[in-house]
Amino acid sequence: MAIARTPRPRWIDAGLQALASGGPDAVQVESLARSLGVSKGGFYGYFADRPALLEEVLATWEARSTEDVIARVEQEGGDAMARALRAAELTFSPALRPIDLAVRDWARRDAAVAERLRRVDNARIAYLRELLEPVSTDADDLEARCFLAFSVAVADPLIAAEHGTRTRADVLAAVQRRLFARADAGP
Amino acid sequence: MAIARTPRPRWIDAGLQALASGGPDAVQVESLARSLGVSKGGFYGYFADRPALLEEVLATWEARSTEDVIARVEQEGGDAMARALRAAELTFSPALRPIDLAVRDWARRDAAVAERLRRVDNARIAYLRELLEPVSTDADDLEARCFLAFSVAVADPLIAAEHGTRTRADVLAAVQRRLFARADAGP
DNA sequence: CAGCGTCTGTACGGTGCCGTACAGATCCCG
DNA sequence: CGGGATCTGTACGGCACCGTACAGACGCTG
Repeated sequence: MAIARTPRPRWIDAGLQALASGGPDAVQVESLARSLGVSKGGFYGYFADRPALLEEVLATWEARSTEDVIARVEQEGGDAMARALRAAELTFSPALRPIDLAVRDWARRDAAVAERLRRVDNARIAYLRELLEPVSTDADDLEARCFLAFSVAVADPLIAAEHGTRTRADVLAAVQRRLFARADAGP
Repeated sequence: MAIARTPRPRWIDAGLQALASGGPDAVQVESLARSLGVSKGGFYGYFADRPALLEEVLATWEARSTEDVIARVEQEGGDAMARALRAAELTFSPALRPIDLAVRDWARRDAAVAERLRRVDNARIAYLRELLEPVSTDADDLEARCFLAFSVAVADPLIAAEHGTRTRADVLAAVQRRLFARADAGP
């Protein structure tokens, strides 16, 4: 049996790459084949059709965004706060962030994608609660902080505004101080 | 001269609609013609080609999101806070929000779109500063509150997570209390 | 080394969209 | 009411992509 030059996972990785940079419409069989330096000959041996690839791509993203992140975090150990911080770091890594944004936009028009995103976001926010629980006064405060922190994480790369003399990093640092401040230390 | 059954603005409105619900890739000449109950015969009398329409669509969105909003707000009058609140209300109206999200995703892959978004976001944040200035302690605090508020406004419809027994509206209300609280009133 | 299964390149028909061309319908204006 | 400008429908060629078919190349395996 001939060794596959372009095995199944390569198509999925190429699909993730295309999804990240151009959205689901950019996940095209012939386009992926070109980017892999291959013709689309072998593709239909692995996948029934283009929707089947998209499904796999999405499932792979879900796994990497949740199980893989959690596995790595749990393996590295540390207390609850250290683990949650590490999870955030992995979740919004340069590799995963563009896919996250593409999926988020995709979910606006596809109910199945929205359902997956719901699961992933719920898992992430659950981790975030662990992180912010110790500095919050009550459950309302905790929930507000979680939503604020998650909103900033999601929206930061989508917001194009400038901040006068400050850099975005300055503003993010100020935001972080606000959100992680103990409740009795003022806003 | 025959009256145009489908004049220029109708194509642009249809383009905005398509952009809102399917992103720039969904702004297709023949698809818009179908949705207008018309063939694409007349389209190329108004626009050189598809990119020209996209440019017009984008410019129209920019105008509606800034000049139109500002004009209406200034006309209605009120103090700075009332005007800024009204501006936010108009900006994130059900009609404009989906376009905003589509443009935001589009800007990730098109520099010209990103430049327009930058201008629009800067104008919006400027208004937001007027609103939040009175409750902020210093410039850093103001900038952090602005970015937090704007992040929530942008990310809210993109986040799929649930909040246990609370509704999203509950969480948003708690967030609003936090962000609009006077600095000396605690977090 | 021969045979087999597997992967790959090439070619094809079908479809949907772009942009052009042009004839006819429509409506204003004199 | 007729002329003429304008808009619209239809048809066409071109292109890119999907999915299928199949022949040949490849490399294990015996």
